Amino acid sequence: MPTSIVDVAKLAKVSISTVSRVINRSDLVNQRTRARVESAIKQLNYQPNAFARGLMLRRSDIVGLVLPDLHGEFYSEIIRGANLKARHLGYNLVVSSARDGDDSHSLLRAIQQRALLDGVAVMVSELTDRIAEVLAAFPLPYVVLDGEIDGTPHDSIVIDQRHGAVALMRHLVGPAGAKRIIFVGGLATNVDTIARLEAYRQVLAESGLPQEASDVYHLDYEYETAYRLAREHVRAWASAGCCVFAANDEMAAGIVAAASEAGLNVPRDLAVAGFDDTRVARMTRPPLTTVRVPMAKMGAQAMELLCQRIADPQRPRMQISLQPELVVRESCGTALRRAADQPAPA
Amino acid sequence: MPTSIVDVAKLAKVSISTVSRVINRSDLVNQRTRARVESAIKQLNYQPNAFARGLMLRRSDIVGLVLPDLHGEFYSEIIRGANLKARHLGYNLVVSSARDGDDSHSLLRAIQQRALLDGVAVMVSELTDRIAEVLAAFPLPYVVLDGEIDGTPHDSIVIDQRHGAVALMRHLVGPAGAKRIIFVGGLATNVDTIARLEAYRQVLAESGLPQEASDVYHLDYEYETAYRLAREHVRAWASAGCCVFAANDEMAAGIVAAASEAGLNVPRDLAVAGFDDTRVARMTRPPLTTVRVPMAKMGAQAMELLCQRIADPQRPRMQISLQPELVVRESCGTALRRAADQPAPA
DNA sequence: TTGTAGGCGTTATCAC
DNA sequence: GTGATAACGCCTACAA
Repeated sequence: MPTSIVDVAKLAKVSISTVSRVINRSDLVNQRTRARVESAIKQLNYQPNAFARGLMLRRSDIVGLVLPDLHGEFYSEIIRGANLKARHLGYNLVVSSARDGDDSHSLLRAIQQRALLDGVAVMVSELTDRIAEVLAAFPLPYVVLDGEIDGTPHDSIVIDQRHGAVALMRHLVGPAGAKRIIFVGGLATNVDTIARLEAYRQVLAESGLPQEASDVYHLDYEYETAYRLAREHVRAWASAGCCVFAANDEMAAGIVAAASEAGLNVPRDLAVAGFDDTRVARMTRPPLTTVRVPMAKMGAQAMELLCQRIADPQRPRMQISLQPELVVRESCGTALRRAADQPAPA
Repeated sequence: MPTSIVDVAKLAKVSISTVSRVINRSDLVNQRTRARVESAIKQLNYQPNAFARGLMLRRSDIVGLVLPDLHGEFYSEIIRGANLKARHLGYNLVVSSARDGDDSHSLLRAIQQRALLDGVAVMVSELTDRIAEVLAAFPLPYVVLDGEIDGTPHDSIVIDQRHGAVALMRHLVGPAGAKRIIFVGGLATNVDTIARLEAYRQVLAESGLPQEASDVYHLDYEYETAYRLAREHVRAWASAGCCVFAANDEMAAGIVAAASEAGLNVPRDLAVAGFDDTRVARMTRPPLTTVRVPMAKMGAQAMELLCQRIADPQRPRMQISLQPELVVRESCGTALRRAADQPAPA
């Protein structure tokens, strides 16, 4: 039996309404009574019961961010951006992972906390019927990150994956001079991977480059997995004059490592491009040519949209599209270009 | 006005208590009425109001994890471990960062969500009076990660930093043959850095190695910062026969990169050790000799302890100490040892 | 097996 | 300025 407002009222010899007024900064409280109440609060270490408060106010000032996983630089940045923005808007952010042992009900379960929240931003990276279903019946304001759900209108904030991936691919077939490109993606059901793969195919087609089904791999976005894959193929890729487009920086880093260990020079023997421009991109030797995805901004914008909707549930649906940006470093043949720019050594 | 239990009761033509019974799986409900109620629930897409529910039940089945920051591999692993364990124990986990623009009240503020939670695990990495104060008056079950707070007894789970750091330092002065060691730590107020620095000094003393105040740097645990620092000092360090003990892997990676770029060979010209054994440790060339900190386990154990305490607030205080483990890779002279093991080439 | 009624701790609307 | 008192939505004796 923790202390309640009644205890404070008794101790301060006032009614609970007065205590409530003091707490909620309602100015119309006499200086002296206010002082009495405040001292009683301190003395009892009283904290208003948030359940009761939420029951009356119908809000908790807490918003949620549900991500497929909390692991890795990519999500960390989103969280950071969202957290900052949420605080600025007067909300506290809690984050939760949708992942679970079995993942069929995972999103469902993760979201079951919703009821204590004023709203949720959900990042959808695997499109399943279940998610559409859950969201369609979702009783709370929500925005969707990085994915479009059919069936119900909702605010959303997406990255223009296609655009970024096309820019990267054109860089590979153009300046970097690739003649055959290996695509190393995440799961085939992952929305980002799908978009990047489409761009890959589009540019291959428009450049008249070969499209072999066997040049496309679906991994899990992890460094280790890509490293292991690359260890087996890297020599063959190099001697076939390939170039690798990895769907995130971690996998690209794994591939670069495998190549180096096989005695290959990146980019001379094998060019490797990443995606996202997370910190790893600057940690490989050579640093990665990649596509910068504005992760923190995505998180921040999501909060912006969410809080707007909480404030005004009737506000028309909004969609924000963020533009990624090609970042040319050295893993795809800047060296080649530089050589071309300079007079050859005598 | 979202749908409440009354709406369901009306639609199903029963009383609210029956609805409540159905929801709470109280067996004593007739098959047919139960079916009626369930269909009404579905039809209305009814979700019990969590505030009202929490008010009665005095619990939310949600526990919190408050970390200094959510950024980086280290915290990600803790979260992952905690999340999994919490779910197994029937709780949902929400995580929150204590960081803020100004950080004086940040922990306070972050924790203000507490009231909706059944308990909190707090990671304390900067010891300030304020934290001790807040925690002393904390009205909820809590456990402390990786730090000991005076004043109030509490469950805690700590890493035996000292032990791990001593093991690493002995490796450096022993097999790796260091004669002078540079320490690159996090903030001087960070508890981990403090412990690691103590170990550094202890081993230096017991080995009769020089202790120069100028050999100790306090950075911020970030790759970039360490990289920049190293770029300026790395040649001097190398020619002085130094070896670097970085207080985390990210900084070690930054130093390795700076060394490589300066044309130095790691470990031959400069040995560099990290700490934590995060994924970066295997992503540098050469891979880092480091100390494995059981991060996921720390998160999991924290949840274990927390949930035990929630279940039994009277249970005696418990402290768990996790042992880190030296991981010898190649950044500190395995190569040297290997050379010594083999006959010199004719 | 089901319904009635009281209470959980707040805030809000009234009177005084 | 302050104090009763009615909600808020739910759970749970106790009664029927």
